[in-house]
Amino acid sequence: MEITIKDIAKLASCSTATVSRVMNNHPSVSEKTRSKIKQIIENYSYRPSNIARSLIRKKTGTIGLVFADITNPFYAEIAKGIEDEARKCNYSVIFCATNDSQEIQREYIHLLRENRVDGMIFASIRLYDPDVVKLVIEGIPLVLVNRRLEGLRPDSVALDNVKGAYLAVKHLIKHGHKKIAVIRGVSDFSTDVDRFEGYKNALIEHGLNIEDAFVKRGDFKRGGGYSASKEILKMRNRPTAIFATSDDMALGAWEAILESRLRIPQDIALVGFDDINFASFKGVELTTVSQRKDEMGIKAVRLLMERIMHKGEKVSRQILLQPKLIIRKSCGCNID
Amino acid sequence: MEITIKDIAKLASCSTATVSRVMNNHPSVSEKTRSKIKQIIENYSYRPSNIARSLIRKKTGTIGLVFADITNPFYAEIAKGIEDEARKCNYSVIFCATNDSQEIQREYIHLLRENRVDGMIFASIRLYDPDVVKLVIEGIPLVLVNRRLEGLRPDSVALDNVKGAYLAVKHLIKHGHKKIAVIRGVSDFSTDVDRFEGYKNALIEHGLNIEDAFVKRGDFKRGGGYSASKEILKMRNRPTAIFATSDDMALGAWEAILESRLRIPQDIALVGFDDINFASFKGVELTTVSQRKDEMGIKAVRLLMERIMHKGEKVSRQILLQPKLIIRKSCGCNID
DNA sequence: CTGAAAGCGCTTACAG
DNA sequence: CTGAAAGCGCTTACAG
Repeated sequence: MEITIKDIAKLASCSTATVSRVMNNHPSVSEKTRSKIKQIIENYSYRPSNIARSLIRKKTGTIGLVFADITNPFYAEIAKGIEDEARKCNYSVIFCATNDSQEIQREYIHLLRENRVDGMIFASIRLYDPDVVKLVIEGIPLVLVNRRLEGLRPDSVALDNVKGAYLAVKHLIKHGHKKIAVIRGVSDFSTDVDRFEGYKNALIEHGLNIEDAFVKRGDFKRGGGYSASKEILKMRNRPTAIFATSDDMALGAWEAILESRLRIPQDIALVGFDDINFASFKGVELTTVSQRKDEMGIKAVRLLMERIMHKGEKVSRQILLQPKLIIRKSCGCNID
Repeated sequence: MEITIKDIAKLASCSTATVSRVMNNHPSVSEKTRSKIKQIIENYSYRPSNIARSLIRKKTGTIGLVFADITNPFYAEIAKGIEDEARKCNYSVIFCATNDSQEIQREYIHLLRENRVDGMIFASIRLYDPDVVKLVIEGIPLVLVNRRLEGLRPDSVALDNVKGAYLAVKHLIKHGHKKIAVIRGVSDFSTDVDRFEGYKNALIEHGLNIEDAFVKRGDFKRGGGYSASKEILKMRNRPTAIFATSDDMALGAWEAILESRLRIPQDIALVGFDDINFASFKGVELTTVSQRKDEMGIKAVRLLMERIMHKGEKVSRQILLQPKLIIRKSCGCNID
């Protein structure tokens, strides 16, 4: 049987109120009583129940992290930042991987609400996400990481995706590429919309047309990048460069290109997005748009803590991080 | 203000006991009352507090997962299996990344205990881990994944690491290699001990000596594999093959070898361990020992569920999974 | 089939 | 400085 506050009180021949005061560092306890109780707590390695505490304090010290897939290195790095910062704030985090399924996400939102988490972080919502919209309207403390919600602007931290894509494509153009294919992601993710926007902006600015044939649909994952590239490589009027809107898709493209016995970057230049850990691997050295993923996680937790403290407040905060182009070998232009 | 069972009871003009019975599908409630209450619950989207429930049921429906690092693809895949299976069992999982720090692990164990989790899964303990030993002795439901504890045998699921390493090294020997270097991991992880054991077994079985100079210490991570390989490549009597006891180290070795302008596998053969997702990447195609990481996670959760149900039981269960050698290009012997 | 009451393990005004 | 008492939101014998 787990030891309770009553047991400690009995052992110290005092009331549970006094034990409670000692645990919470309440000033009005005599030094003598305090040290005696502390000793007993120590001896029995008594740990107060956070369950009982939560019930009365109406705060659980737990947050929920809702995201797509932990084995996706991009999310893993965000999750690491979140977990680390949460620990420093003495918060526990419940991990909820949705695999991009609305159904599972809904299940998890219910579970988090039943567990009375103090707040939630969403790293992979869709542009139109009625379940999250409902939470925002209800005033549940939450922050969005990485992706946006259409129409609503709750607390959030994200990269300037439009700008990131713009930088990547502009770089290719500056180095002589005129036929640049783009591999898009999943259509109702804001990151897809924004990165495609950046691609278009760069082309337009340099007087290039947006060729429908050069715009392929992927899924942000390796497989999608692979299939889209297969199509691209088959084209008679083949592009000289591919901009994959995620590193995972760029790696899929990489495989497709190698299979076609073409060389990167001599025959075809390749640029990704995200700067996942593996992008810098020798033998790959993918040029890509960098995101400080752990930083996004850390900032998200801080925003959430603020929000939990000032629950009612109307003004929300959006943090927009600046992208940086990381030039490696896959684009064939090491000097900018 | 959150809506409570009292509110529902008032709205339905019945007692909280009856509402509780409806929520828990207790049979002795009249159909009329039941449907009326269900309707009200639905209308107000009332969700009972798991906090209050936990307090009285003495079960939180939460487990803790203690492991080293979420951005390590090996752990990420285990975590995925765990998270997925836990969800199916209606369990929440609290993620605790220790970065292999005993200090942080201790912090997290405290946090999990205060949160009264029903059980814990440890994926990255040391051979001698007093904190975990304490938990085992106290009878806290827990299961070990991936690594062992010296002396104690709680519920666990792991790969037969000795055999895995043995298979890898034997394969190299059979294809003519006599000078095989090994890059070991962190010394007080059971996986290091076991994999080194398998390495020795294979050499001995084939009448080869264990050369101290061929045994290098790494850290299971990319960096350790890189540095160890740098040393290996400098040797006058250079080995013809390297067995890295983790894929991450094998990738570090890969980088070191490329930097030395040597070819894999022509100049030096390379074998890893773990079969992380990236090992199959075209252009890498690392020969390695496969582990069903998600399966380990799933089995761990099932074991833990069993253990939570039969908390007192003395007999423990150890699941030992069978390794499989995945032959790709880096070992230079595609045909076995 | 239903409700009054006790209780899970804490915290916190309130009174002394 | 300390304790008795109420209460957080549920569940569950017990009685009817």
